[in-house]
Amino acid sequence: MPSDDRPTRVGRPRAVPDTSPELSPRDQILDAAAALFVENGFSATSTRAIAERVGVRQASLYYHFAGKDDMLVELLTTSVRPSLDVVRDLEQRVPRSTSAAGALAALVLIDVDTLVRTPHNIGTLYLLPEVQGERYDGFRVERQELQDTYGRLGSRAATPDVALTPTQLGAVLIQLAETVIQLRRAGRVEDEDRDAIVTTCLRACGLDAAAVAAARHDAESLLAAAAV
Amino acid sequence: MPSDDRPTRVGRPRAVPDTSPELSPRDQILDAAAALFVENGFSATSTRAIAERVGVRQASLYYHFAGKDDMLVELLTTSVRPSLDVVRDLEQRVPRSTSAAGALAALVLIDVDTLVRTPHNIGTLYLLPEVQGERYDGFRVERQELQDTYGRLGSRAATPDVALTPTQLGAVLIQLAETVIQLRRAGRVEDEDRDAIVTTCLRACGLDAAAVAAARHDAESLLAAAAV
DNA sequence: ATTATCTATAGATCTATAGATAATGC
DNA sequence: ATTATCTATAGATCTATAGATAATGC
Repeated sequence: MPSDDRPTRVGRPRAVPDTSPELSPRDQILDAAAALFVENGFSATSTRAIAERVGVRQASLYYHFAGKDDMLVELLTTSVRPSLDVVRDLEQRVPRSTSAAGALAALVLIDVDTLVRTPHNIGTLYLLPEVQGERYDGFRVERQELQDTYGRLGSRAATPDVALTPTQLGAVLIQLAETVIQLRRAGRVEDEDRDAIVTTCLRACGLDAAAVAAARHDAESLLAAAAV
Repeated sequence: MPSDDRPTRVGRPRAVPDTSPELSPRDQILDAAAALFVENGFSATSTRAIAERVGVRQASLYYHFAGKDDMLVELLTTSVRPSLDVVRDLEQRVPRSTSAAGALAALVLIDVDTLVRTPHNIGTLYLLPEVQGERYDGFRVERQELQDTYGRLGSRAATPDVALTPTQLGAVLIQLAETVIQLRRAGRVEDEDRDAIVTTCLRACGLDAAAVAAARHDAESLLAAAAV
C-alpha cells in the first residue's frame, strides 16, 4: 500500500484538515495557547482565538481541557520544570572540589538556555498578573525553589565584601537571568548576550575578571559531566 | 459659617457620596485603575470594576476618559516621566569632574526610589503584554530612552575588562533596577534592598568594593546638588 | 463501543452611547 | 448654561454545556 495514506485518527474528522498531525491535539492546543498568551496576555486571549489558531471549533477545546486556566497551569509548570530538574541534580552532585561559582555559572547557563530555547518565549508567562492568583500557587512554589537555589549558590560563590543576603542575591540573580526574556522580546538572542548575562551574575557576586573566567571554565566541565 | 461645609461640586451628585473629595474625579479613576491593572492585569479589569472602586456608575467613566486604553496610556507616561526628567537633567549637568560611576549610581537610586514610592507598584504595568501593542508606542520610546541612558552611563563607568556593549549593559542595568518591582510584589522594600540593587549595578560594571563605595559617595553629592 | 470532533445555544458578561437629571455658575 | 453625574440599553462578545455525528477499534 502507498505509505502516503494519512494515518487516520479516531474520532470525528475536523472541519478543517489537521495541519500538524505529528502533534497530539492536546499539544497543538498548548502550543497555540502559549503563542497567544505570550503575545496578548491571558485574559485578552479568548478560547475562540485559541481554537481558531489550532483549526478546531471553540467547544472542542473542552474535550481536552477543563478551561483556559488549566492550559496556563500546564504551560507554567512545563516551563520551570526543566531548569528545576537540572538544578536539583546539580546542587546534589556538585562535588566538594567544584567551586560554588562554577555551579552558579552552570545554573545561569542552563536557565538562560532553557528560556532561549522555549517556544514562543514562554518565560514571559511568569510576568502575567494573573499568575499572582492562588490558582497558580503550585507553580510559584517551584519558581521560588529555583530562586532560593540562586540565593544559596550565589552566597557560597560570593566574595567576603559582598554584603547581600542570600534572599537578596536570589532575587537579583534570577532577575538577571531573566534579562533574556526581555532580549528575546526585542529580537534575536546571540551567544554574546548569554555570555553577558552569565558574566554579570558572577560580577554581582563580587568576582573579578580572573575569577569570572575560572568560574565559567568550571561550569563547562560541570555541564559536560551532566550531559549524559 | 462652619467650615465643615462640604465644598460642594458642580454636576449631579454621586449616588454614593464621594469618599476622597480631595482628588479630582479624574485622579480617583486613575488611582482605581492603577490598583486594579496592577493586581489583575489590563484585560482582566472591567470598566465596571474600576467604577465600583471609585464609587460611580460604570458609564460615568466615559465623561473623563474615552476608554480603558487612555487610562493606561496616562498611567504609563506619568510613571516613566519623573525618572526620565531627572535623568535628562542629570546627564547634562554632570560636571566633567564627576565620575560616570557616580552618575550611574545616582540614576539607579532615583529610578529605584521612584518605583518604590509610586502608588500601587505601578512599575508592574511595564510588564503587561498589552503594552507591547502599538497603541503604547509613545511610552515605549520614552522607556527606551531611559534604557539607553543606563547603557551610556554604564559604559562610561565600566572598567576596561567589562566586555558588554552599551546595549547589553543598558538591558542588564535597567533589568537590575527593576528588581525592586518584584521585591515590592513580595513585600516591603527596605533601604538595604535598594542598596543591594545599586551596589549590584556598579558591580556589573566591574567596580570593586572600594570603587563602589566611592561611586555611592559621588552619587550622594550629585543628588544633594540636584535637590533644589 | 470509544474517541474526537461537530453544531447550537444559554447565560453572563462587557464596552460604549443616548439621553435624562441635579447640582453650581453667571 | 455648564458640568458631572445618573439610568437604560444595544450590540458584541465570551465561556461552558448538551447533545449529535463520523471516524476507528473490537
